[in-house]
Amino acid sequence: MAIKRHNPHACDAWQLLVKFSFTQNTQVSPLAAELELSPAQCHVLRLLEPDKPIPMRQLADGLCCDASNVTGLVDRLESKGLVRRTASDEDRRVKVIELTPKGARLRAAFMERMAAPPEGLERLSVREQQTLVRILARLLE
Amino acid sequence: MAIKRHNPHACDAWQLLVKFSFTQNTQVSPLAAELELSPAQCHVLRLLEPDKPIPMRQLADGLCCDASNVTGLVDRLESKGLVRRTASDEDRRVKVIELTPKGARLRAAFMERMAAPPEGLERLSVREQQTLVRILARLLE
DNA sequence: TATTGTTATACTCTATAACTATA
DNA sequence: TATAGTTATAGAGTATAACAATA
Repeated sequence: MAIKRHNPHACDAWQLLVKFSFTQNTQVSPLAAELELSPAQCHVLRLLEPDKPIPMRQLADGLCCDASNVTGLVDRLESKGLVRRTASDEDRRVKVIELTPKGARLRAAFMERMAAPPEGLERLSVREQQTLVRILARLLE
Repeated sequence: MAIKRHNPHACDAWQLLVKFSFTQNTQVSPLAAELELSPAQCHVLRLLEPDKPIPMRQLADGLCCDASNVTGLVDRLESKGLVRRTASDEDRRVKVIELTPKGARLRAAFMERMAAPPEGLERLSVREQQTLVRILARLLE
């Protein structure tokens, strides 16, 4: 792979990030179960920032899945009282989805639990933490 | 959150990593479809390093799922000719799973595609890349 | 004509519970 | 008794195709 030959450190860093994301992803399931949600439902809640209603089409894009899935996904979240469907005024084909107060609370609980930093992070010096933030921000922008 | 007050940079870094892992995870689905696999099947292949057979129980642990799922998952991968079941000699309750040559090729294709570094990585200086590798390695060890 | 959301369908994933074989 | 793997079951996730309403 040409890129690897020319840029070994970039590839090392990327592989570590990818490995991390795989591991991190397996943590979603048990946490979701604890909150009585499915992993897919957690991903929907994650995409729904409080007070920012978005069309169902945009949810499908964010989940990288077919639009037909979103119907059932939103159905189940709505029956749990976590989200609301509203017809759009501008385009009457569109339905926008927003969190209910209950949904917003559950979303906050999920995000906080996912964002709980691991032990390892404490071992880094403040300077290293700052460096990491700066580099990641540029990398993921 | 006490940890956030005392350690804002650590939390910033962690939140960026978590956000990255969510985004990265959505990339698995389309890639899996391209390889004619399900996301779950890709995760099994990922856990099966070439020439390192592992018990089904260990697969369940790695996937953070119930052991009963692994039966069907391995069934389907086996019928595709990607993995092999073998009875263990030491403990006759155990079945160890290993990649077939075809499975190893598909695993390599998946891992290589997932590990393809993004544009942003090229924008970092070599020094920054090295720093990132060093910090991530300590963080994820 | 193209797009948004829905429905029907078929298949996969998943946890639970009950089971067999082995330790 | 405890553990590894299987089976049956029920519910959820998923893509495909066809559809109605709207743009």
